[in-house]
Amino acid sequence: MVVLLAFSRQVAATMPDLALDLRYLRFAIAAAEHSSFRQAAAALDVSQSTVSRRVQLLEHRLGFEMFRRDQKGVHLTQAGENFLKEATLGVNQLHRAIQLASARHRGEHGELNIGILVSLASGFLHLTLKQFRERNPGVKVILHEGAA
Amino acid sequence: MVVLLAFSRQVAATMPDLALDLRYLRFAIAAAEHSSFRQAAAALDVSQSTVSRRVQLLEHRLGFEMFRRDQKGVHLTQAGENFLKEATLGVNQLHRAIQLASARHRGEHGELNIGILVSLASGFLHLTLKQFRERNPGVKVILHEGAA
DNA sequence: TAAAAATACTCCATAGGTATTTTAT
DNA sequence: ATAAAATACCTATGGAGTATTTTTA
Repeated sequence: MVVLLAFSRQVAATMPDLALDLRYLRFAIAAAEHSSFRQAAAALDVSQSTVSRRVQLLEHRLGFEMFRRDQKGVHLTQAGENFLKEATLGVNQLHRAIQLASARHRGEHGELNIGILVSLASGFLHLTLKQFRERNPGVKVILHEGAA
Repeated sequence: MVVLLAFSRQVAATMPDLALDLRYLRFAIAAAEHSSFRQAAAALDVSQSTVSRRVQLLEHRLGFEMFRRDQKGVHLTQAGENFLKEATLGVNQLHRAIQLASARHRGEHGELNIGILVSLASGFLHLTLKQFRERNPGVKVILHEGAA
């Protein structure tokens, strides 16, 4: 068994084109936030049909209904909420990886974010991890600190 | 600031088609593991040119070189290694979200995995999180336990 | 009947394979 | 000369937009 501990920040604006490939998840997340395909589409600056079809495709591939539709808009099913919560972690982690890599390459800050993460890891959490490892020798712990 | 703690397991075989959209990252990961585009391509059952072009595209979008090429194959640059380590976390998290959602829907196990996660969360880590929240009131902690 | 989602149709961009070329030793 | 990556070319699949239809309260 592997336990991953990942520290993440809410990431902001400019994202490389690479991120576009995660659109279907972004669409679903936006739809959940807006409780509406139309409003999500407007917010994302795509057409309503695009959001509708992408979410349908996602549902089809996952094998269950993520949203309930009615004339007022949409809302998440329980299964949809469960899934989106987890998927969002992955999406955010990926975006952060991209953002950090770009920032590092440009030689820009990055130190600011990383500094915060490192201070967390080397403070309280560092101790708990040490203890955790000692008390759980059968568990491999991978701490991802966001700094080299 | 938001701190996310995610528990994850190494996921196995059957992945829905959805996962294909993360191919470029899988290609890069495989290339790093095999130190070769050719071998990675063989392992992934795609052509060599596909891996080569996808990695090039990824590098172009990220704005830096992930791999050094030579006549023996490829190897990660430091920047590439930094990025892939983080990106892999995100990819695994996403795959796990998909796998869990599918498993739950099919009513299959899922309880086994989840049971392990919950026992971790309600045991030692539960205490550390409680303490962490108390000592870091300005930090919002989202614990994702993998169970409803 | 009104507001929202779903669908039909079309166009274009991108992905992938095969075959070939380039590169470095 | 050899082993690997890069490229050129072609085809096919999938994505997005506009316009229209369906649904249900």
